[in-house]
Amino acid sequence: MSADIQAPSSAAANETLLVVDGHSLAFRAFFALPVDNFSTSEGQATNAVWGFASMLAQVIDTEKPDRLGVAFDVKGGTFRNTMLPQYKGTREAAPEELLTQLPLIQRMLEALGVTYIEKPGYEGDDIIATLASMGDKAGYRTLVLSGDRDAFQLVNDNVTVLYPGHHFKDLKHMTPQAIMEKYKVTPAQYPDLAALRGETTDNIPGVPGVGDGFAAKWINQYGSLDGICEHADEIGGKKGEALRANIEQVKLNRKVNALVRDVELGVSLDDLGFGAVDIAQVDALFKELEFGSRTKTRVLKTFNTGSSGSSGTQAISKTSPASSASETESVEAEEGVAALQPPHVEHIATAEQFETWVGEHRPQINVPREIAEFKPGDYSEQADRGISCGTAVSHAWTVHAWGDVRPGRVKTQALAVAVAQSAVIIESPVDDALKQSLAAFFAAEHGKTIVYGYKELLHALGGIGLDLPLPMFDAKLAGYLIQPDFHADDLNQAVEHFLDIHGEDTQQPAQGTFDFGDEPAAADADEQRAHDLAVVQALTAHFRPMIDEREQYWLMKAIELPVSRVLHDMERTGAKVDVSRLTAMRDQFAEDARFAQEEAWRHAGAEINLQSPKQLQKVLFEDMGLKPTKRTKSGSYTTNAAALQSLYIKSFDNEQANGFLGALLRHRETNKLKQIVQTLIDSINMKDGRIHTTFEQTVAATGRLSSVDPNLQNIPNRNAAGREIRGVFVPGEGYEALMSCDYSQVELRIMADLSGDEALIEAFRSGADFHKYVASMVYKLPVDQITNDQRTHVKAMSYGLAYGLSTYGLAQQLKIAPREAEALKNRYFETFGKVHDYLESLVSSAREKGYTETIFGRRRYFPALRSLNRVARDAAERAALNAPIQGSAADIMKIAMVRADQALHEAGVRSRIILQIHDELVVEIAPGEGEQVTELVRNAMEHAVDLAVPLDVSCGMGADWQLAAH
DNA sequence: AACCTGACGTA
DNA sequence: CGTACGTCAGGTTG
Repeated sequence: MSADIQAPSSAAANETLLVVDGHSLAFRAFFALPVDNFSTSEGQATNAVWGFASMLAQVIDTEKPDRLGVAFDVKGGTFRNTMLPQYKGTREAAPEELLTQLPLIQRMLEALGVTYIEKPGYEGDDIIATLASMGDKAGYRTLVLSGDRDAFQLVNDNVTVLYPGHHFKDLKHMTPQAIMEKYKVTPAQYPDLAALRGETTDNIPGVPGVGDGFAAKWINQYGSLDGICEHADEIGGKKGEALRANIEQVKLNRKVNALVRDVELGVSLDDLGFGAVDIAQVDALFKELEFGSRTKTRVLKTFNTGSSGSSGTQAISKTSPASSASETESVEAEEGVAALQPPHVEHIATAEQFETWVGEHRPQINVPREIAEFKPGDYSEQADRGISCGTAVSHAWTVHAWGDVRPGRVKTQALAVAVAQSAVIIESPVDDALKQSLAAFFAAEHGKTIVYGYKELLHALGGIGLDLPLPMFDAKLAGYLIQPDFHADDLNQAVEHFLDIHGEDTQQPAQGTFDFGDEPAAADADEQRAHDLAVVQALTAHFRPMIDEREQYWLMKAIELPVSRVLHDMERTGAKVDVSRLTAMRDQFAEDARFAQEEAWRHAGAEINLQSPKQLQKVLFEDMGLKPTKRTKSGSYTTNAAALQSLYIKSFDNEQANGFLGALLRHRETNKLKQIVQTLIDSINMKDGRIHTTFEQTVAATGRLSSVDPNLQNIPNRNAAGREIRGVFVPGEGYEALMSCDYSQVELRIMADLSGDEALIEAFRSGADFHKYVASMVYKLPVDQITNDQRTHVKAMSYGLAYGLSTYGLAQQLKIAPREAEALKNRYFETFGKVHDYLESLVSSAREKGYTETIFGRRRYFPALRSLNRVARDAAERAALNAPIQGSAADIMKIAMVRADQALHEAGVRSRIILQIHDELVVEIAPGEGEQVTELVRNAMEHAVDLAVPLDVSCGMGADWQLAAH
């Protein structure tokens, strides 16, 4: 190795230079912290500013740099965009709420005496590269803080990239060794690897199917990207093919990801000292941002000491500055969050011990009566939807349980009750006296408990014969209301995501399963349980102000919690199936499928796997030479039913292909049905011959339920053969029929109500054939002159509205010309002008506020509405159009379920709800209750909510689900 | 073994 | 180039 000819320009031995990617850090901060907790009274978001300060302070405290520079991108394209127009298309889709914070971050840096640099035409990355090279040459130990992997090319013995992991705290020090270890290439080779792999976050495609592994393999084989290009022909297999097909893209990627290291910045490293804080400016800015004094003290502690380094100061702790929630408890709520404080736990086994503990720990402050004794049931406009549980949560009992909570196979392991810093754990089995004591306690303390997952808890408690009346707060439901498109699989994930606390190896078995095999040592188990309890408390403290601020407590207390209870009952009850009919169907479908398969094989001349799209593509488009129609998103030719159908029609002169396609289509259908039936058979509970699905209450982003294990919400219903499967769902022992009630056109009725469109409202009030009536209005013809086609077209248009259907899509569905579809749409909106305005307003208000809202205040956030990527933005617009409509329908059905369940209980009947399929309820009918129950359920559904139009419910009853259709 | 994709069932 | 889901089977990845 030759000596460096250029002598260091300044004596920088042992000094550290920290170069920060400002945008990357701001992004990170923005997405790490809930914007709702960090905004000023005027609505200016401050989460990114606060997070930026916190994170930067944290790095300064650990790394103690002597020089510091922050680089930013400048608005407007760079030379890279000219080469690659989609460059950073996804990344620049910064939400407005973040963009408005960038100037604030820069003002803060100025106030703190930190130099930041931006340069038109260049990216922050190039500035970083330049600064890093300068530091390297001058002999600094140079650190680059960036979440952009392109920075890895800068790494050498003097330059280390600090790359944030899942949690910002665990910054990875990317040294040459670390890069080598992770990617198996040198830092200098890294851009070659990145070019091959692509960068999804920057919207840069690489070679499909090639990841880090293969890219590294080739680089090591041929030395570099140039080497690979020269020998591209020698690389075999699918990946070789893919490489050759995309080689131009890769070369372009490589040009774009090369960082410029000699940007004329007009600053020298000597300008990058820091520590000259302008106190007055910091005061003014922090006051404006409504940051608390604690934040200011911590920030100043780090930055005031400046280049001299701070002696072991802590990073700013996670405290919310000026939470936008009411001031009564801003600190209290967050206190428990910074570090979990697991309660002290003791094991008890007798009623006496439990009662003693309760007596000693009964909270001093009582829960407001109207909350503790809240009873759902009033869903009228007059109901007080502004209720809140306030700070009462901190005085409530936490109830939690562990074990297998899958309906039909519940195995309860233990339960616990905690309050403040004390908890008791009770292992299963529970002694009778203690059980009674617990039952009395739960009954007496109804409405004063907090839980994580009421439905699951009911299963666990039910496993030992206990019940828990409606809790005050459910942290799992709260998390869902706060962020419905995030789904945590277990407590740990919830805590990591919402509280940004990463547990130190506090791994617990996945919820819902319970491993009898290797039970953890008792002490570990207790520690884990105490931790879980602390997590439930901390999440509750975290969510409660947010729920109150959004006025969503009523949603939780009056809708979600009662629905949890109904769902629990439905899951526990399950749906009875006729096993012999099921197996007979399976055998019949299997035979049909096998027959179709053999015929297909005969025509193909080979025993290919008909269930493999890949093999089908080869046979159809290569061997038989058929003309492919559409492509899949990954670029291969689709073999879906629509494509096969059109190929089938077009291939009448080709006997082989036609025969094959016909057989293939039949095989597809029958095999699918066989598979559905088999899945049902596999999920029958041996003990009661019933199927116990699990209804997921916190999965669907719009507020709908979903059904898993098995999914009973997608049992075929559209064609006769499939519909037969519904016939296997029958009443169980002691029941005589199944009844099904469903809403007609709920979503359209919601649109009529919310838009206030008189014409559409009139169409519903008329009580006539709705679609025909609408068609007569659209075409300005008497109802009796409307043709079937016209009705079908208008019906498709009506339904398409709520999905954001394009005229192109409409045309395709109706097999009409796009021009005709366009004309239909125009006529439709001429007739229903307010519907048009309403749909437009949905999207524009979502763009403004960042979220949509259902009738009952359920929110969904849509950051992608501000995306610069048209595809992403258009998709978000359609989703934002649909969310409040689908979501309001879901709210209405949930209310209907609670009302129906209540009505059935109050009437003292044995009939019970067993299934919900979005707009349909299935009820198992006890002998002689048919008529009465039908009216109860119909009434509950029809009057779930008062709209400007009536809610129409149609009901049917029969000896099985199919026969209950109407 | 864990993940992804294509296909397809429902509202 | 229509929203929201869950499941299976095949195929690839580590």
